[in-house]
Amino acid sequence: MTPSPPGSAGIKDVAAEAGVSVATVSRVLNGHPSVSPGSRERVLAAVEALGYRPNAVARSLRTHQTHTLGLVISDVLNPYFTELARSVEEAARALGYSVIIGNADERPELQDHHVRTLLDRRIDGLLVSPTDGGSPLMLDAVRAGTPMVFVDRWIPGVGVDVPVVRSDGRQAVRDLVAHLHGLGHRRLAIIAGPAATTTGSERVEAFRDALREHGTALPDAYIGQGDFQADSGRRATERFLALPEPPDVVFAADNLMALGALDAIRGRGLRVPHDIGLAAFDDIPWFVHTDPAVTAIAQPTAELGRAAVHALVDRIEGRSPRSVTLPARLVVRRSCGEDTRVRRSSP
Amino acid sequence: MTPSPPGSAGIKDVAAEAGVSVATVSRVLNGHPSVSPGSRERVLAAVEALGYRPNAVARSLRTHQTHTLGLVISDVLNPYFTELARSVEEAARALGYSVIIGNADERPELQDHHVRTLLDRRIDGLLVSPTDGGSPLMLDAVRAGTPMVFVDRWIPGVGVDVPVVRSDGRQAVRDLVAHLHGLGHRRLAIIAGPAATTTGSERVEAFRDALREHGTALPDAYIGQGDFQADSGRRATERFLALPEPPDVVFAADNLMALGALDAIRGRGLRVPHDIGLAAFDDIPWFVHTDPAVTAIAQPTAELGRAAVHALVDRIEGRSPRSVTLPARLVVRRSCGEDTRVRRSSP
DNA sequence: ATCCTCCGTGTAATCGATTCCACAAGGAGG
DNA sequence: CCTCCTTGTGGAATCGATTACACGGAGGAT
Repeated sequence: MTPSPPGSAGIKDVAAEAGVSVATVSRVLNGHPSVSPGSRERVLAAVEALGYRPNAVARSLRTHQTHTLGLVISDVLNPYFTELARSVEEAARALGYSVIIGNADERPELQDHHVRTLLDRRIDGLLVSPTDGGSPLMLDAVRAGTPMVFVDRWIPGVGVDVPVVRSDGRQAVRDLVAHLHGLGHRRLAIIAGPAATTTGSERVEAFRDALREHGTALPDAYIGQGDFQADSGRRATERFLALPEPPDVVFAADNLMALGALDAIRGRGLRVPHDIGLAAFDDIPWFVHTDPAVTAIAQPTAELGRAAVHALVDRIEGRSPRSVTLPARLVVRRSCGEDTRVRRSSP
Repeated sequence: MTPSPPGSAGIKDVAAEAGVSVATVSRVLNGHPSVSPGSRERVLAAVEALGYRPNAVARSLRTHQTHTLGLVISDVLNPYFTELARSVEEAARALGYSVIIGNADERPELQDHHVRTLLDRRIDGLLVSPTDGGSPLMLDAVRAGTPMVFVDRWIPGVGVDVPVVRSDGRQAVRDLVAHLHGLGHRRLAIIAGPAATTTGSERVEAFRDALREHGTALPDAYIGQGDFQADSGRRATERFLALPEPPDVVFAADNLMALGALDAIRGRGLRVPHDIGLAAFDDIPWFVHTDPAVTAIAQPTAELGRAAVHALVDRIEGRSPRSVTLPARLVVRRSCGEDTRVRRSSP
């Protein structure tokens, strides 16, 4: 016998079926102690018989909790964020939360749209990887006490109320520059992300600092302005290649811009790494199979997602989580030139 | 002057501030005709002053509408589904709906978990790309009248209540086989998806039929059983390569298994297409840059997402949408061997 | 001048749960 | 035997909106 129309029965129907009051049904469903074994059993039987499922909307209205987290990311099409989203959802599910993902497409107004929508839905907390320096809307939300955690990127000056979960690439960038120097490359260029994002500016800074340690400067002509999208990587690279003295190596601040750079290099009929080297921030499975395999800086993406969820849930449940910073690491492949001592370093 | 604590004011506060009743506030907010210009103005001013935002939870409880669509996909990490999700969200947003994505990871029990959660939240409709032949839960939901649309994959025998939005790859597969034959390849193998999924079995059928048209058979040894994940593609390919008579070309039924196949081929120290050819179902930007560029069958992914949303919203709003089938097309690159007449066919 | 429409508005019921409070029954202790 | 406490239960308020219904007043028709 199929339980009659599932989703249609309400708590009142269950109460009637079980011969108890709605209060008792609610107590059974929420595991309250003071319910007699007899009632509990009859309620459970009624629930089963009617195929009853509590209405989460009504429950949320009453309890002021949705058991839902909002995740606003800058670009779902970027495999890095996809992986982040996946680990966030996984960690959240383990803690009994659902996740609603908002894709900002690197557009501040779309980001605001999602934040507003999520706030309207009274999500319990918000995980954000901001596309910009901080919209008034988001700052208001923080001030109003919305539990929030920044992940990957953050907004400076928001204060301790918003922990930041991110990875630090300084050392990995330093390793990269040392690797490039070791291969004899001196003219190193970077395709930066938007200056309004922390990852956009930090990576350039780290790169510049690492170069300085090697006594090299980073000329303006070797800084391409990108927006974390493939197209911008393509354009920046074309500009580099048109220079009287093109760089030996191009370092893209994210994987999509590296894809664009590859496009541009290929379009020119040049070969990597013979004619020009390429490296990228953010490692993805495909980098192993590009022509040639791309040297990249890998973030502990899944761990970041997990840490972010734990921090956020801590905040929601009244604790005061601290920021988390995990190290990124260099993965050397062949796109910057063959290391003469070893064949390849990655499996 | 910042509007005081946003998110904290309720409709009653607005009513008090504007000197009207909550009914009038609600009418203004919902654009009802019978409100005097004076009241409307004062309500709007009060809303602005208090930074009032209606509580979507309460609204949903009353109206029985959440203006939310559920999207349950088989694997977010698969770029095909990511793009699908993106276009779904975009189309839904344009129609005033939000989307909650559930990632099933190709696991039926996880798929059920998400369907259940989404149903509990009383989403207005469900977009599903089933990982299996159909769970009782989903069938019950359909029977109970939940508006549902299948996208990409579907469950046979559910009936006209559930339109299917998908792409038909038969002709593209035929084109692929013709292309391979033209290049002199005769021993063609396929890495199939799970038989429980329609895309898993259809693609094998289409391949087999196309081979038959060329007078070739598809021996069992040349059918690898995969699960749409990279690892399974790797294993299936290793098995092919260990055969006394390995295939000339391996056709992977999705892009992740193609990635795995690439791994396996590379692990053996073989070269594509010289030693063995590779083709894939589903095209992704990275295929242009792999070594070599991968010949693939491209689906009109974004259009599929859009069509699916429109079909679902049609159902939600009481109309009776029909199923949609869009053609996929072959994109020839270099992974199956150089075409002697033209250099490359894709930009 | 009287009656009948509209029009704008407010009061109160409602959506489906949770939970405070009151209360009845039963056992323990005096 | 009477009180007090514990335990299980139900009635009713509540969350924050939407909306059916009633009602008072202005204006038009007769």
